[in-house]
Amino acid sequence: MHSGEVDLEALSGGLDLYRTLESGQTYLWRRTDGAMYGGAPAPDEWYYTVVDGAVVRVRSRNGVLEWESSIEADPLVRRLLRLEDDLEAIVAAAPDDPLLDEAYAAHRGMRLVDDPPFGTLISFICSAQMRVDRIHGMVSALARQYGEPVAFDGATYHAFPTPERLAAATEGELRELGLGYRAPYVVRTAEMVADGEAHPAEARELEYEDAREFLKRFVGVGDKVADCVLLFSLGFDQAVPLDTWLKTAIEEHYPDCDRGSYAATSRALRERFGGEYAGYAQTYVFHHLRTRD
DNA sequence: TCCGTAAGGTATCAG
DNA sequence: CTGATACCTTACGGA
Repeated sequence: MHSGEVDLEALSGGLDLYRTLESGQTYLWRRTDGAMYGGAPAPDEWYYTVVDGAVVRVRSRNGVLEWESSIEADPLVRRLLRLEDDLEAIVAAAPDDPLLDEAYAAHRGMRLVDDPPFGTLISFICSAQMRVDRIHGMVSALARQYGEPVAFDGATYHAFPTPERLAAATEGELRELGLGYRAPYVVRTAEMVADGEAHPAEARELEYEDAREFLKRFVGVGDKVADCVLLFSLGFDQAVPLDTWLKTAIEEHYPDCDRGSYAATSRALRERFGGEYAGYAQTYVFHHLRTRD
């Protein structure tokens, strides 16, 4: 058992762990009380995930981020939760905009995540026309059924399945888990990765829009899902996924950004949101619109 | 109790 | 290249 702490007061812009992990960016973390999306956890509740066979759990209390793991996980925790991001500077550099200001003010401390690419790819293929709690349920079911069990501190945790394990699943099995029409997409994409035809991480080497096109070769991946994978797992902070919430925001707040096609509209909104860190702005606006009232 | 609708869209097929 | 349509499943609100 390894453990450590990160002083959140010393972190530029702080960290709101709850909003970071329950804002619909990541479906690869779970809560020990099993109750995601139903309100903030008790201060002593842990969030956990499994990365490369190592269990990591974190909780935030008294201004400190505590972590425990089967490995020395300080660098891993900092990477997954992007603790090195200068959040204050990112917020300060954001363009002056009423909706954006409101979103940033309401959810201060929420950070982007940096999740493993394959799990993110499959998670967002599952996300099509789905509510966040159900997406999380699907991903948890995949882990429970096909993920490698890992023992840690007297309990058993499940890693997200490997491409090989998911490729060996059948469409019928995944439909049994409630994936619906996404089931064949998941199997076929897992096959592509397992066969070595392509891996989402390869998109890292490309320019942003080329990277988005590259990811669209996977079955079940269109513009929106590709942007989510780029933003939440491949370091493309300029990616602005256009989902139903953002489309509503465009209608009501940025009608001049509607350029017809996804690519052109996305480009226009990216400019409006300040370019380099437009994905941060998107994530705040998405979460703000989704959680108000 | 029963339906219509929408949920972080994508694949497929016309024109 | 753009637009229309089907698609699994579930949880709501209104009839």
